[in-house]
Amino acid sequence: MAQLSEGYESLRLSAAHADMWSEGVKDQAEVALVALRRVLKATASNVKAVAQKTGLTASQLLVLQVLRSQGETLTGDLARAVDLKQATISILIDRLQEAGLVERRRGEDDRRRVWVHITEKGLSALEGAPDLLQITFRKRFSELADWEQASISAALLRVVSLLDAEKIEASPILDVSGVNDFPSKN
Amino acid sequence: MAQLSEGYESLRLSAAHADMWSEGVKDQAEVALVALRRVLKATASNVKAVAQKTGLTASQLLVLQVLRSQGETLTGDLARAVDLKQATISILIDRLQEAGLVERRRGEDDRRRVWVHITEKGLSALEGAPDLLQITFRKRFSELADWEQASISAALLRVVSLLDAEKIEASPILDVSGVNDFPSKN
DNA sequence: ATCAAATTGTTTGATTATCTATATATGTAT
DNA sequence: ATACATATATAGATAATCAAACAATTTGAT
Repeated sequence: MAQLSEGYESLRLSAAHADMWSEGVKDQAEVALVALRRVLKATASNVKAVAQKTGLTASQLLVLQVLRSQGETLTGDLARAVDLKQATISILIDRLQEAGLVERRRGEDDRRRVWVHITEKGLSALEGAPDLLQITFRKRFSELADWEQASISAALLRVVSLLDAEKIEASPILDVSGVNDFPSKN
Repeated sequence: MAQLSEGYESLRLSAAHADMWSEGVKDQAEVALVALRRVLKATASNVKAVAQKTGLTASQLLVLQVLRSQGETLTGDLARAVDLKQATISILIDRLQEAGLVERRRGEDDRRRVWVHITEKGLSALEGAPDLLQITFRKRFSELADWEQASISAALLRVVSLLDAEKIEASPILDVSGVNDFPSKN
């Protein structure tokens, strides 16, 4: 592999192999990306841990959390919310339903639709597994000075804009100008 | 009847997980967590997309990336790096090996150990799927003013410390006083 | 030296996730 | 009515994933 020392600016164009998660060159972007990597791993780990506590899978946990916060949701919207295919969600909901954690309800106006909502049992399952990562984050965050809280929030929002998924997904290498409302549609 | 499924990316996320990370009140922590959530989803989505481009699974892609950046690695360390069980890694490496993307090497000093390294073919596979998210991040990040780059890096590092997994695991579950994860359900 | 315990990794058996492609039912427009 | 679009479900296949059992090797205590 090519070694990047000084003058890597030009080489970076062939950044196809500039590993987002590698730790060789240490520019400012590198620092940010490495930190981001650690955040991702910590949170991914956390989802697994919380899921296991409840006896659910990670995907099931995410679905339940979405249902708890959004209330009744269409299966298609659920699929988009957790970034899975409809077929996958359908089966996933089957399992959750068998376990009594969610219920389906056929749409009345439009009978093709299927609404899904969380049950009391589902809520209990969630409450049985407090999310330590989130709790700790909130606690520690609240202990920070106001200016630092603001600074972190602003930075995270900035990162969101840098990663802006829609624009990136909408601009494949060839830069197709039309922007789809439904990138997940195949 | 209004359809919920337009522009879901931006509209939904703020409301969608306002709970996983919230109790309804929009404090600074809320802003940070919602932003964090969006970062997580964008990156998770990205891993899937890049993996699909290469014909690999997400886990396989992550393993290859680790091998590319770290060089030869023990299977156990690989498991820890991507947060999977050894049994899972073992099978995953089987598949990658069958595809000629990695190779195993028995340890010489300690013959229980098995080193894994990526092959030329493995490197090619990675390079065949440029990571648009990372590339875009780098590009946009580099366009920011120095002070802002530094600010973002610092904030991300701060978030890492807030999420510090080890310390969280060591913290007692019962010490959640003052933090209401679930707004008085009962 | 010997043997029990710890380590490192693989295999096995089972469950689930996940996808693509297809099917079914319903709605909408011509 | 016909044709197309939408929403979800099903089928078939591959792979992920885990826990538990297994195997090989090293370490350590006596």
